[in-house]
Amino acid sequence: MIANAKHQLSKLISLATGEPTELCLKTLEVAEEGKGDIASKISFIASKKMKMSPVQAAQEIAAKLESHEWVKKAEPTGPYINFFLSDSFFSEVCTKILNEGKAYGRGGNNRRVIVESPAVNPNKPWHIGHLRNALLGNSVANILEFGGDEVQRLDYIDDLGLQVAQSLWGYLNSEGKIEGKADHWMGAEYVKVASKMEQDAIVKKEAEGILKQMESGSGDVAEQARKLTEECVRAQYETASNYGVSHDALICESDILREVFKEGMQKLKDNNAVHHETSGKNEGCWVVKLGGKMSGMEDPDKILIRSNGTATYTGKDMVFQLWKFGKLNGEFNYEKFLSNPNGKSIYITSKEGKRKDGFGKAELVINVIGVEQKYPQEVIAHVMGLLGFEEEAKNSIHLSYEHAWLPEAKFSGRKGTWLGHTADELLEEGQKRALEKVKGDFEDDEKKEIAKTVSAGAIRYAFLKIAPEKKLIFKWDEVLSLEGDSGPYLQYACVRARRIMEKANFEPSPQPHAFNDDEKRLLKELGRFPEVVQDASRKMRPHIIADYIYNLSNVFSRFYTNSRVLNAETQEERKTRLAMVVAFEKVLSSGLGLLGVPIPNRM
RNA sequence: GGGCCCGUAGCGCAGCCUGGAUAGCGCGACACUCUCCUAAGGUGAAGGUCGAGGGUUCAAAUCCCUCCGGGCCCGCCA
Repeated sequence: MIANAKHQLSKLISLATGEPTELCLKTLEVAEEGKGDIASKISFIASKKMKMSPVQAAQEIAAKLESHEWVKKAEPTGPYINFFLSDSFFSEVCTKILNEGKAYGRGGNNRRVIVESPAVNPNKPWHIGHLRNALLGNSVANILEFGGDEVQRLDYIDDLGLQVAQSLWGYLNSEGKIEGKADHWMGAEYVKVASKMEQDAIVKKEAEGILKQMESGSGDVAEQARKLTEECVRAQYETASNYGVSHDALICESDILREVFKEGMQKLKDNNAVHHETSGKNEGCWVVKLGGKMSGMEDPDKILIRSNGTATYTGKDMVFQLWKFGKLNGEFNYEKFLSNPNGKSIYITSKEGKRKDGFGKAELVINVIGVEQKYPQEVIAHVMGLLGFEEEAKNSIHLSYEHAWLPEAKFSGRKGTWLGHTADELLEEGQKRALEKVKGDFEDDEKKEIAKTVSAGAIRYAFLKIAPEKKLIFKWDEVLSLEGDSGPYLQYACVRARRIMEKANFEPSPQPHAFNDDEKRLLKELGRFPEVVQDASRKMRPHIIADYIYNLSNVFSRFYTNSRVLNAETQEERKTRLAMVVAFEKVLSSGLGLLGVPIPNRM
């Protein structure tokens, strides 16, 4: 809506100055507090042709502006022209949001998009670091979907890693008994075995032997590995579910190797994208030559197939990327695995499953992976280009993020520094803290449910409000903050709005009304939502949404404190303000939905 | 050797893409504020050489260059 206003204003300015409307549009921005509603800095540009100072120009231009039903007045202030919008404009913002409801702010993109996240090894619980990835991927998927895209949320399961073999070794050597939540048990086992392996060559050999049998794809060990893997993933997805993270399909590495790997590599060979080294230190390997594009490196070659014939991580990921873009004939079989919190099924690839349409064949592929993998991700995009897939190379997005750190050091899966910092424990601790703040006469169960919702909201917001390239140093008090710039603050604002709506016994509808400053601020902010969503979608940055809804709620809280709704003086005022509350609730719940912050009914 | 990211108030961040009005916010610390839609709220005051230096510009936190501090990458690991 603000975009519409800007558009109208740019036409007026263009008429007054003779400058093109596009240029005039660029000079417009939402004005600072107390300086009108929208400001233009056109005078800095127009003053040159007018041969006068920007301050003089502003006065000249303001005097020449035609009137418009949305403009109450246009006031030159120094070199700026400050536009004060009319009550009819504010009224229209409100009406529009009420009419469009949940659809308000939705975009018209229509791409087929894959978001891959978080690809946690299936032998340990999610810790705080994995959580950042999962939340980022989940939120970006939400945002793109809201922008109109058709989004597939995929997860990559590395079921053939040494890590799984190590956990399996532990399983086989401990009477095969899993105690507690499977992912936690396997993680602890993995840490033990990893340190044993360092000291004991026999253990190392045995674990490697297990891996070999897993890779063969058949036999008891392979079957046990698959079973154990699935059990772990189920446990991890319990965590995901508690955090409101949903997926559509899990793609297992073993299935990539079985179904599409050969074809993918053949394609690379046929197109001379990879070369077989017959001498030198990479003798026997298939490598990608990166000399031209990525110069300055000591060794500008990237190995995709080792001399022993096995694929490197980048090799597998390369082929997977081809599949994501629908460049391979090979397909996976799927079976139903779990259900998302929203009831939709989660599928997993498997040998015995059935074909299923709807996955892959994307035009935009977003891989949510830590910054440290920038280089291999660049290689993958580069190779897409070598195959002649220029568009796909451009649309191979590495959505990178800095890691979550402990104050002392980085997380290490192998060393087990994550112990005590799993996503499950974080949620629990948050729930405990929130529980202390829940007042009101709720049943105990209800209280716990509220506290859990508050905790999940606090954590999701705390992770998502920070730009992904910032290192996230984990501190309990900051992540679980319940006040100020926090998830619970937003939940609270939403709950308060809903309470007003519940208690109202009349219909919300904007009436002829002289909007006060608090009301204008609120409507102006509400009017920005579509632009904000577009920006966040284009940049794939959820913190833009976080910033916005925090600011929006700030403005609402002020309105809430100063302007009575249910017992406002006149009937017109009551109806108009209630309409604003409804509009706010719509936009805030949309915004919270994009971040995946759940909203309690009461708190 | 080459490349990427971060540096804004005591602490944690937004703003940088797309340059413009006295640089915003939260936490912490200070002072107010619940006979009235939930005080997980609101208000006020305090706190900043935007890492340093140069350049471009009428105008630089924002663009360019150099340097400093911190982190990461350039594996037949994942």
